[in-house]
Amino acid sequence: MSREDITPAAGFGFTLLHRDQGSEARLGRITTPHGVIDTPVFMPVGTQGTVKSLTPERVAGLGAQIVLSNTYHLYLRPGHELIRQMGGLHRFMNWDRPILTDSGGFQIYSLGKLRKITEEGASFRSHIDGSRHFIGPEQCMEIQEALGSDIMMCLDECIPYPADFAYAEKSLAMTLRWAKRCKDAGKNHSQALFGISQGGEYGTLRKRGIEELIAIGFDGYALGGVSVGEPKEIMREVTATCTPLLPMEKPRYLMGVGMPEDIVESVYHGIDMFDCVIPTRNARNGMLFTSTGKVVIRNACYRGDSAPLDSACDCYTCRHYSRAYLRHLFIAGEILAIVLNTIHNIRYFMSLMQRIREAIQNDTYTVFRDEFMSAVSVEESANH
RNA sequence: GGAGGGGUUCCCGAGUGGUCAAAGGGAGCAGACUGUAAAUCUGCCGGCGAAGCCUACGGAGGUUCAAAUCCUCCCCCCUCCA
Repeated sequence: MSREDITPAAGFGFTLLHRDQGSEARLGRITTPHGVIDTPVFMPVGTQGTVKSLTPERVAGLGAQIVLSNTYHLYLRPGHELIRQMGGLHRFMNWDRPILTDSGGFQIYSLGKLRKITEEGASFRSHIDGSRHFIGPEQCMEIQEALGSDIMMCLDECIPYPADFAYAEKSLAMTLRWAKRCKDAGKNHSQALFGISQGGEYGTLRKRGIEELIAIGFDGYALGGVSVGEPKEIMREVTATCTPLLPMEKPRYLMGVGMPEDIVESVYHGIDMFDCVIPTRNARNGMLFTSTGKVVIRNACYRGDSAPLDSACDCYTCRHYSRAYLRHLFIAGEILAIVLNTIHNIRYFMSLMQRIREAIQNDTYTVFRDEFMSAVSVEESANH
């Protein structure tokens, strides 16, 4: 029996609740076996079955509705079979809300010299111990089914930027064959499966690819191959070109994005889902997002700053600690610095998404976006 | 009192005639980070806008074309002996 017969996945659904009157922005609700997700949504990244430095209770408390985890990493360690034996990833990591698992396509890309791609799939060496492995579309599905995520992603080849047309075209064709194989290999029909658009910066390839993905039929559609070092204009162009081609009634996911301004801009074009390591990684590296721009907490100007990190923020960190203390913790290399910084950055992103949803609901998204973007440009010019 | 070891740029510390404004750490300062090989990585780090010049290797002299490096005296620190 082909998977097509029972798409959409049982227990999975997307409801379009409202469309902003002045833009393509949309308010929606995704239903999964582990609960609902209000969109537009930002998914904190928990690569190895944990949003680094935070307990699941904390992540949920910050407003995260879903987290992303990773096929490649969990396959290598501790192994998907172990996680299956332990009752699946939700139980293993004690997270009862939805989980999206990335396919490992991005790791195939970012591992660089450690891997080799063929029509069959990706042969690679573990970044942990150098051992040899192979993941093709079928293995990718098997792993994600063992993990038991709510949303699985197709294995794809994420090409670098820049990439010439011929390569992008050839790679796209393979990614589409892989997408079909993923769909055919799927056995657990309570897990949703998303297709991933590739094709680099080439509009004709993107269009062709998306049409084929739709023909195969997925529960949602992702734009991949962005946030790989391309100029922002390219990313925005790809987003603007692709979103109108995607089915109105299915969730749209812009993978790996990103900076707050990129999110705001992409929602404008009709994107529903985002994920990015930026809030968590930058928190660990001392870069914090605030309502008045970025704060590099180690900078000397915060040495004696008794103000909260962001007076407009309601997070635990901002309610209890001064910038001076956060700077002290960070410079002293204290673990608490990472925890407090991560709490704040995640909360910043969650609040941003909340404001985005409210603006769409109120049909004021264009105003919201214009104000947000002009604040960003003011801040950027102040920094240069 | 005697014997030995040592004093290097903010700190630790390498350097024992030119390639030395002086290795390497640390501290300090700044930047980057976009489906996480990341609590990581990069740059700067004596002064003067650069070529170059000036100030620097405990202090003062000296040898030499050239001294952080060799010689003399002095000051200070550490270890051992009396």
